[in-house]
Amino acid sequence: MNVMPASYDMLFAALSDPTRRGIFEKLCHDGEQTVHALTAGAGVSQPAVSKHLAILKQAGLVLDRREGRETHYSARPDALAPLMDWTGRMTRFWQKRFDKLEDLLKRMDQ
Amino acid sequence: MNVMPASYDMLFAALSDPTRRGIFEKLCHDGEQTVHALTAGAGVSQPAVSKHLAILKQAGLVLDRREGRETHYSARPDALAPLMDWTGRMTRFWQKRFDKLEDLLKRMDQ
DNA sequence: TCAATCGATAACCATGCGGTTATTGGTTTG
DNA sequence: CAAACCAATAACCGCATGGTTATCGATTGA
Repeated sequence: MNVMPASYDMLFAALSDPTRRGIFEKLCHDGEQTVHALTAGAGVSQPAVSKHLAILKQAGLVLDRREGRETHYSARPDALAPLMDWTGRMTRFWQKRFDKLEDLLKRMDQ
Repeated sequence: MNVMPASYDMLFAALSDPTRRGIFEKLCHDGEQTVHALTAGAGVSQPAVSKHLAILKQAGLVLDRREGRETHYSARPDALAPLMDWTGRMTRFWQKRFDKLEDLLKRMDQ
């Protein structure tokens, strides 16, 4: 399957679960890993990890690569770009309104 | 109540719902508003909006100010800072590993 | 070939979540 | 004071979610 663009909903939701975020962090930090390796550090069962990985994949946050009987997963941190964009946009909106207010106060002061 | 620091879980979870994100976006864009005004654009009932606002407040994303019989809510976009930090950290981790790989390949090339 | 391993899926369960309507506590206003 | 209004809470409902164990298909190794 192709790399998915993923919606804000899916991105935020995928990262809102601590177990899932832990898996993604591990992948970012230590690079590609098998489901087995990820299960070791996850604190939940292997099927649970598989389900989490499926969700991360749907959100575009990880890639999978089949190799024999094992599946290797890797992080795709550029999938976080929309999240940074959105965050920046919100902050800018707010900043803009703040600037306007400052202007107004300055004009009133004169 | 004091301004809450809020965990990653709460931040991501609060923003994973489209209705809630819509409310927060409106507050960032248009500034302080009453529950009534927010309800108008939200597409859900007033109690639903109140519940969403409570969740945003718990995540530290909004502030409320009581004035007579109406409550005014406003965005607190600096609450997004941890989110940006986390995102940046993940990207840096990944970049670091990538750089190491590049180094290795360069050394092997000589 | 047979046993073991890997990872995904199925089936199930408890809990949480987003929505609703009804109600309540305060606050204005007529 | 009574009526209207605002926002929060209560009580409920359906469904999604995160977890489990059991199983299955595929692959590897003895």
